[in-house]
Amino acid sequence: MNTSTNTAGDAAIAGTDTANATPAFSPLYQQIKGLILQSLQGGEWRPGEAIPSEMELAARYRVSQGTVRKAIDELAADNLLIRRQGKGTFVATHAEHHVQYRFLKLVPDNGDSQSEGPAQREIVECKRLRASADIARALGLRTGDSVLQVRRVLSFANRPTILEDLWLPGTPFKGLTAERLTQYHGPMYALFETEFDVRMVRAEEHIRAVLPDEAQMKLLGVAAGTPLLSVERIAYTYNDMPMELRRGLYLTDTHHYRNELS
Amino acid sequence: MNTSTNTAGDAAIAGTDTANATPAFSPLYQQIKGLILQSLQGGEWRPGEAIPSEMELAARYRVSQGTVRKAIDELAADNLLIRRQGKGTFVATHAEHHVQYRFLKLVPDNGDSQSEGPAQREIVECKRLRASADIARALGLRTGDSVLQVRRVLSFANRPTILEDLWLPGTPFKGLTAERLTQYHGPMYALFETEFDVRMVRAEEHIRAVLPDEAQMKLLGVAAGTPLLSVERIAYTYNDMPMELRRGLYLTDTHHYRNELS
DNA sequence: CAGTGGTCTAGACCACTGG
DNA sequence: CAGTGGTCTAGACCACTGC
Repeated sequence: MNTSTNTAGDAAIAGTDTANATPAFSPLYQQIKGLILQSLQGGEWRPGEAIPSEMELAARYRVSQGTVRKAIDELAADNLLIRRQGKGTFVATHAEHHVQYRFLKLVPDNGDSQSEGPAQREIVECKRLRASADIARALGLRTGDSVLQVRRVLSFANRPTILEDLWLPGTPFKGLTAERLTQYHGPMYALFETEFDVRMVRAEEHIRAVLPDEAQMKLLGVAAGTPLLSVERIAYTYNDMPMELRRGLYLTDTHHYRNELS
Repeated sequence: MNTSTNTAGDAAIAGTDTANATPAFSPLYQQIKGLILQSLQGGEWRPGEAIPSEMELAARYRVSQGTVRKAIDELAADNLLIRRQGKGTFVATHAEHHVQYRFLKLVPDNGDSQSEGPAQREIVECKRLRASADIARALGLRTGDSVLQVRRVLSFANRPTILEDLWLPGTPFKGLTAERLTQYHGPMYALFETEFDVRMVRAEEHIRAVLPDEAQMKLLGVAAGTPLLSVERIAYTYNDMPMELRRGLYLTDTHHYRNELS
């Protein structure tokens, strides 16, 4: 294989040959990573499926196995792919994940999230409306664009614990209804994958302590003055494209938000 | 180099040769990683210093450069080492880190943590006492063991924002005083490194929404009924040994706790 | 048993840093 | 310029999975 500076054979993106101040050098494996990412976005391999073996990909991209490996390593580190020794490399999915909710960091105080069983879910509302300025900004839309708003309550052991409002861009989620949300069993992000081809890849949360208003008090069944965790999440698909804004209120008397630092 | 199952030459730990049900296979690079970790714990290389080059380590452990590389890669991913191309690999430190507080996730609402400048710090209290049952359990001590308790307030733009109580095991932190804490400029964990040979490597936080009591209201200058973020942190040194319990109250009207999910 | 990912090696060369 | 980490290759072998 040609190893001259900044090329990757036929398949990869050639670098700049001219003497730039910043040659924008990008290693081969990064270019391969980009190509694999494109295939993931394009839907060539679907969530849960196996991607071609390292040897096959090496042949396809005219690159050594080691270079493909390093590309896949990074994608696996980003939770976009999952490696399983002896079986293959698979496209990550929010379904069939042994942890029910990959992005939910609220856990019961006695660390045993198994014993409390799955959450009970109730869709309170699901309507289509025009995006306000802040919703639009968060989702990368224009004010007035069509968005879907969903309000739901999650209960653990029959105790309402989470009240969530979420906003989705109208176009990619055309056809999403309260019925569909109610019928579906499993993580909401799994439904997004199978029904709308939207894969949530990463998210960012902003957390505050707040007091509930009247409506929120009623839905969560708490008294005025009960402090709640306000969790605002923006979830992204590939290419850092925002695809969901979520505003959650968490009751933290029997649960807590758990975070690891390193 | 001998590549027979589960050996790593002279330096590494030999595996089990007998036909066990679980042969406890551990790859060479993992064993090398363990050896490097031992040297880090033992203080052979101090925080901020460079460790030997990959070639030197390869020679020392009788292993190829690639194997050392993979070991260092994982340690760097765990934030224990920092690679700098052309210069060397360095022991991570809480000092000289361009981000002032590596473990503090509270940021101003206008993302610009530069403009507000460094935090003002005030040590309210620093005393030695006997560990209560819950403090002892969190720190892996016995009830009644000597612990150091520190209470301090952090202010941003002259506004009290964080009230923290922290408990440290008495023995490793012998000689820590309020004066020392007040004089020192820089992250507290950096002082722990240089003065007490304690390196905080990772931490776990449990977050809740709470209301302040009388004393807390006074120290933070907030009214009764103001919701606050309660952040309980346990920080660990090497070997998952707990070395600090910290209970913080964060004011979240101008700041928020920021978290990335993936 | 074949096929997959995982480990390990040896060697070449590249990009970056500092004297 | 020498020394460091970073990339890439080709090939061998190991551990795990499923038929």
